[in-house]
Formats: sequence, structure tokens, C-alpha cells
Amino acid sequence: MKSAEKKIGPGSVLVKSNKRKMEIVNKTAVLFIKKGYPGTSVRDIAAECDMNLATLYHYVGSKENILSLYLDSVTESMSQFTREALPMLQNIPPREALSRAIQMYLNYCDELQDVIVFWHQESRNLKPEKLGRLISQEIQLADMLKSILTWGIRSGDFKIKDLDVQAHSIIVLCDTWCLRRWYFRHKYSLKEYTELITDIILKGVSAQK
Amino acid sequence: MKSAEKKIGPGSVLVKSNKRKMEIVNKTAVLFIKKGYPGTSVRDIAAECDMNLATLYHYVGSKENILSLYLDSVTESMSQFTREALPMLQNIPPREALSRAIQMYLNYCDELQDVIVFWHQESRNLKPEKLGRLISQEIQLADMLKSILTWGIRSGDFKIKDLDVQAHSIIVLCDTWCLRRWYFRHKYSLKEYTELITDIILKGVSAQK
Amino acid sequence: MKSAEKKIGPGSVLVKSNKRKMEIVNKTAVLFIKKGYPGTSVRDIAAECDMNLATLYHYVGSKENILSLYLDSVTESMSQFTREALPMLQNIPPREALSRAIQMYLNYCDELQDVIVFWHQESRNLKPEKLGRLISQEIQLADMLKSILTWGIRSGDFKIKDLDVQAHSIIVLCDTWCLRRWYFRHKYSLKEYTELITDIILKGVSAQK
Amino acid sequence: MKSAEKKIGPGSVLVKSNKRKMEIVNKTAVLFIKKGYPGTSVRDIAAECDMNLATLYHYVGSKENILSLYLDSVTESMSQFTREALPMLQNIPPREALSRAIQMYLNYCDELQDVIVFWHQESRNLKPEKLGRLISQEIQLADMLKSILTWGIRSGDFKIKDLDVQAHSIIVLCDTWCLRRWYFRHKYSLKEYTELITDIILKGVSAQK
DNA sequence: AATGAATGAGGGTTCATTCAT
DNA sequence: GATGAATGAACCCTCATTCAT
Repeated sequence: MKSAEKKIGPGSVLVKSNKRKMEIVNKTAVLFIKKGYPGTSVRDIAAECDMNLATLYHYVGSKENILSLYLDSVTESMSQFTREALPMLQNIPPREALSRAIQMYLNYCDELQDVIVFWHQESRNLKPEKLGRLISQEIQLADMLKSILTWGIRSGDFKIKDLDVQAHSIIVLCDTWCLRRWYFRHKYSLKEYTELITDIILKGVSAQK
Repeated sequence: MKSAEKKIGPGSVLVKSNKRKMEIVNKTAVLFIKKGYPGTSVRDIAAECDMNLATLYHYVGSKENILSLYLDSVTESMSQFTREALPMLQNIPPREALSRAIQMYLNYCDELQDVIVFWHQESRNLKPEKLGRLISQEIQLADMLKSILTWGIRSGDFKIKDLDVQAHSIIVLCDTWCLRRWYFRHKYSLKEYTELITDIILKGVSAQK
Repeated sequence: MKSAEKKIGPGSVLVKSNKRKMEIVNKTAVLFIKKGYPGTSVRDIAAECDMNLATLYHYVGSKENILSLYLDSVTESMSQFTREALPMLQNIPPREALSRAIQMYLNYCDELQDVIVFWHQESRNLKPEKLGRLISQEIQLADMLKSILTWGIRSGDFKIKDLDVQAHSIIVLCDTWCLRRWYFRHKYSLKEYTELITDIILKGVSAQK
Repeated sequence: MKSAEKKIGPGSVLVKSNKRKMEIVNKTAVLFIKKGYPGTSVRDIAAECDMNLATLYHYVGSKENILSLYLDSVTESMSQFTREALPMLQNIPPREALSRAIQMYLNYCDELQDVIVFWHQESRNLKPEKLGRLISQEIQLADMLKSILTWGIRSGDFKIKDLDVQAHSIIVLCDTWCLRRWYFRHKYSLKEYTELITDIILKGVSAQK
């Protein structure tokens, strides 16, 4: 990430090069999602980018690196989601905060469902270091949920045995909208699923009278 | 096929050939799980089976067929689990039935975690027809849970808005033990996870006073 | 040809074995004609014969040998045609004898057109010795025609510069019915073609006034 | 393909690439002729071209495509022959025109005898579309002959029952020089064969007094 | 006579990557 | 920066044939 560290102005060579690189990554992502990582050949990618094979290599170095760059872009997006979501949930009653967190994350998942499914499937092809970055994003998201859950516990709204399991369960139930779309997609709208799953989750965390 | 006319019993040729075939499938499964389907070459497989390449083909026909045979074996195992579990849960109070179903399925998942993760990841490489078989197993499992949930609703123990979402949620929360093992494995024992997730689920389905 | 040399009665093992062998050859011929010699695998053949691969080898020894046996059968058939045709053409005016020879050979070609085309195409795969047998059949046929032509010359009906060229030309013009069937088949009936080509040939050999 | 936008002229990249491609096709043709199409492996071809296997594929795409390219080159050559021959036969008395056409075509056949034999034998391996191209060349040649024959009929020199059969017969009798070279080659010179076959043909088409 | 199993060699093709220009 | 060419390794699969039983 040299270019990110240096302060370089618009129009510089590095920026242009970086823009090109991201174009490649984005176009490649489409292929990866459609055909899988091993199923996508570098020649496919070059063709999709309307680019000479060697030129492609000039920009991105290797096939694996494209995957890595794509990972960067995805984790950045997830990180941004988490960062942006948290402030919007403060100063709200915990139950509603959790509801809205679920709703926001489900919307986010729905938009990026292909991406989410892709990383679930291709995490195998990541080296441990890269896989770690993916995992840490999940943990960051879980942390956000954990802070909401903690507020609720303090306020007496929630009663939770184990924060970690609870937080991850919430994430997983949202991801399910993507991972089981073969079942849910033709049965519920996103709105319906959101309502139903929110109900289940809230019931699970509530301090029952 | 003349051999098809012969009576098939223990010791028959077909059984012997079938045994060999299953040996191959089982040994291949290990490779598939370790390196993924595209990452496993038929030469790898032949080597693992200590077998000439052509001999391998004599038994299994193609790489894709090994995957298919493996799928058969897995769906059969899942089907058997579902079939065998149900009778053990009858004539038991619904809450306990559900608890035991969760426990049994989590044990089953724990044993076959590599397998479960594998099929989650490689479902992309399945032709629609095969994928359908995998899906129908999940649905069968969900059906089993739905029948337990229905008993509970009738008995007044459970209150559930949507059976389908609830049943699939339960499955997913169990699968999570495998799919998020990178997080749970070094934090909880299976027993602990079982207790915690059972709690969450039961709370979610209970008819609250 | 061991069995051919020995005088063995019906029902003997060798005769039975030979019968089986010819069955194989005949069924194989169909495949050879349909898919070509290199395009036909020994497994294809065994399947067509509803026979175990090793059993097939027990009877015929090798793939090449099947071709050779088939060649035997074809040359024998051609030889028989030539032998049987000649006596039917004696004591007939030369012009009519030639006409009838052409007609007979064209009928023969029409029946065996697939066979004729096959050997034209696959002669490459024959070892010189076998190829020689095929060639000698053609020469034998040419000899028959040459004897008719000679009668005609003696009788004053024909005037021919070179017997060999003339005889082979006649054969080739008949073979053309098969070799150019892509053109002639949908334009003429065999009867029409026979008349037309007979006309051309007769005009070519006639002693013009 | 960007390169397609560039002007194509001598020295352009495309021409250079095309030259290399034709080198491959020509060298491959030798192998095809010697060993047959199925008998020639792409590894053989790469070796003959002194070229890495993958490089070969870079230029020609597939084995079948080499055959197709070779077919292109051959049909182009035949087409050129037909185109060039016709003007040379105009304003000549029909008998002489036909004689010279025969002579020219026989010379052409003699030069390309291996090629002609090859396509007779391997036409089986052509897809219908490609086979059609081969056939249409033959028909084009026949058309040329038919126009000569027609002149002769009009002038009263020729008397012909059926133009098609007559034209194709002439072609076949010329091809025979190649297809029966096992017989003619060691018996006649090309010049002798030309004279003899011309005689036969002319006699066959003549309006006899 | 019959058969399932076994095998070494080779089939056509594609891969990710590099390099000279 | 950009490009055509090049490459070694590997891909999945099929071949004709043999052998133990």
C-alpha cells in the first residue's frame, strides 16, 4: 500500500495506476463471483478487462494478489459499515438499537449477497494471514453488536448468558438470508425476513418477566 | 450388464467392486476436504489410493463422479441421521425433545465438521441436480424440527411466528459450530456451546408468561 | 487360418470359436464404418458385441487383427464376385458382356458402398502386406474386365489403346457411384447412373466407324 | 481485439503472426499426410515445428483448427486453379480446350497427389460444414468442365447425354492418377497417362460421325 | 471359456507466469 | 506502459493390451 502512505496529488502516476488497478479488481470480482476463484483464469480476467495479459500482470502482479486486493476492498467496505453504523445506534433504547442494527446489516447483506457467499466459499483459498483479516472483520462486527447487547443488559432490557455466542448468532442469522437464499428467496421478501428474524433474536435476548 | 443379473449378496463381485469404489471415495473425500475439489487432481487421488490412474478410472469413471458419489454418501448419512433421530424424540415433552434434537445434531455436526464445511464451500461445483439433493436433505432436517416445534405449539410450550424461519435458524445456529469454528473452537467446548445455543434457541421459541 | 486347413466337422470347438470370431468381425465392421478405424475403441467393440474385453481378446487377439480379419472377409467377397461374374459373361456379345459386367459391379458397389468407402479411407492403416491383398483384388477385377475387353477387340467391336488404363477406368467410374455419392445420390437413381455411365464407357471403348 | 483496429499491411503484427500460423499449418500438413489426422499428435506437431506445446496452441487454438486451416489453404489452392485455368481455355476449339484442361488438372493432381489422397481419406474427420467446402470446390471444378463441354456441344464437336455425370467422370479419371498410383505409378509416366486418359475421355464425349 | 482388474503410455488442452521488444 | 510470444507443468481422461483367477 505504498501509494496510500504517500501524500500524492490527483493526476500523479501512482494514482492513475491505482485507479487502473481497482478497475481490474472490480471487474475481476464479477468473474470470481460468477465462476469461483479457481474457475477464473487470468486470461478470462484480461479479456474481461479488455487488456493484454502482460499488462494485467504489470498492474496486479499475480492472480492471488487480485484476490487479496479484492479482499482489501471487501474488508474495507465491511469496516466502513461497522464504523458508520455504530454512531447511528447510540442514544436509542437498546431494543430498538438492536432492531435497527439487524435491519441495517440485513440490508447490507442483501446488497452484497454474492460477495458474502463468495467469501464463505473461497475462504479456503486464502493464506492464513489474509483469512485473519476476514475474520477480524467479523469480530469487529460482533464487537459492535456486543456493545449494543451490553447497553441492554445494563438497562435491564436484555438478559444474556454469553455475549460472544449471542453476538455471533445474530450475525449468522442475518448471513443466513444469503447462505440459504435457495430457500428463503422465493418464500419471503427481505422485509418479511427482517421482521421474522428480528422477532426471534429479540425474544432470545429479552429479559423475560 | 450381465453382472446385474447375478444375485447380489455378500461376497458377490458387485459388492467387492463397490467396496473398492467406496474406499476410493472415502480416501478422496479426505483430499477434497484438505485441498478443495478443484485443488485435488486425479493424480493426487490415484496416489492417495495407491492405485494406477487408469485403474482409478476403471472404478469411478471421472473426477466429477467421485464428487457425486461422495455426495451420495453424505446425503445418505444425513438422511439416516434424520430418520434415526425422529423416533428418539417422540413421547418426550417438546422442550426436552428440542433440546435433545439440538444436542444430537450438534454432536453430528461436530463429528462431520470437515464434511459440512466442505459442502458449504464446494456447493458451487455441483450441477443443479446434485445441489438439489443437498438442499433437500437440509429441508428434510428442517421438517423434522418443524414437527417438534409443531408439537410444542400444540402443547402450549412454544409460540412461534414462522415455522420455516425458526427451523432453519436452529439448523444454522448448530452449523455455526462448524462454520465459525475459527472463533468458537478455542473458546468453548462442544458441551458449553451446546448449552449456550440451546438456551438461546429455547428462549426464542418459548411461550413467554 | 488354422481352422480352414483342418477338416473339422460341424459342432467342433474350432468351428464354434470361428463362428464367434466372425460375429465379432461383423459387428466390429459396423463400428469401423460408422466411426473409422482409429475412432473405434476396443471397448466400443466389446460393448457392441456384449462381451467382456478380455474375452474379445481371447477370440481376436488384437484390434489390428480385427481389421485384418475384416479385410479377409471383404477380399473374399470381392473375389467371389469376380469368380462368379465371369462365367455369366461368357458366350455373350462383348458389348453386352461389358454392359452387364458394369451393371453387376455397380449393383455390388451399391450394396457395399459403406464398405468400399471405408477401405478407400482406411487403407492407410493397413500394413503393406495387407494392403497388397486389397490391391490384388482390384487387379483381379481389372483382369476380368480386361478379358472382356480383349474379346471385344478380337471381335472388332472394341478399339482400345491401353487395356490397363481402360480397365481401371471402368472400375473407377463404377466406384464413383460410392465415392461421389454426396453428389450423385440425390440426383440419380442407381438405374439412371448405370445407364449413363455405361453409355460413356461403351462409347469410349467402341471401334468407331 | 485492439490489434484488429490497426491497419494491416506488410510488416504488421497480424501478418507476422499469420505467417507463423501458416508455417505451422504447412509443417503439420506433412505430418497429417504421413501419419493421418488421428495418427498425428499435437506433441508430434509441436516437435516438428520446434515449438513449445503451449506456444503452438497460442497460434492455432486446437488440433482440429489446424486441419481446418489446412483445408482453407487447400480449397483456396483449388479455387485458384479453377479460376486461373478457365481464361486459358477460352477461344480455343473445344476438343483442344478439354485436352488442355485435362492436362492442366493432371499436372495439378500430380503435384498435389499426397494432398488429394489425404483429403479423400480424412474427409470423415471433417464436420459437415467443412466437408461442404471441400465438396463445393469439386463442384466448382466440375462446373468449369461443364462449360467447356457445353461449348463443344454447341459447336457440334461433342455429344453428351448428361453433363454432370460426364464432368465428374473426367475429374475422377484424373484423380485416379493419384488414387491408383499403386498401380499406375510404376507402369506409366504422367505424360503417358495423360495421353491415354485424354484419348478415352475425348472418345467418350465426341459426336461420332 | 470367461471375467474383473490392472497398467504404462499417451491423448488434447489449459494453466499462471515471464520476457524481449 | 504496453504487447505478442513463449514456456514448463499440470490438467482430466482414454488408449490397447495383459493377467490372475
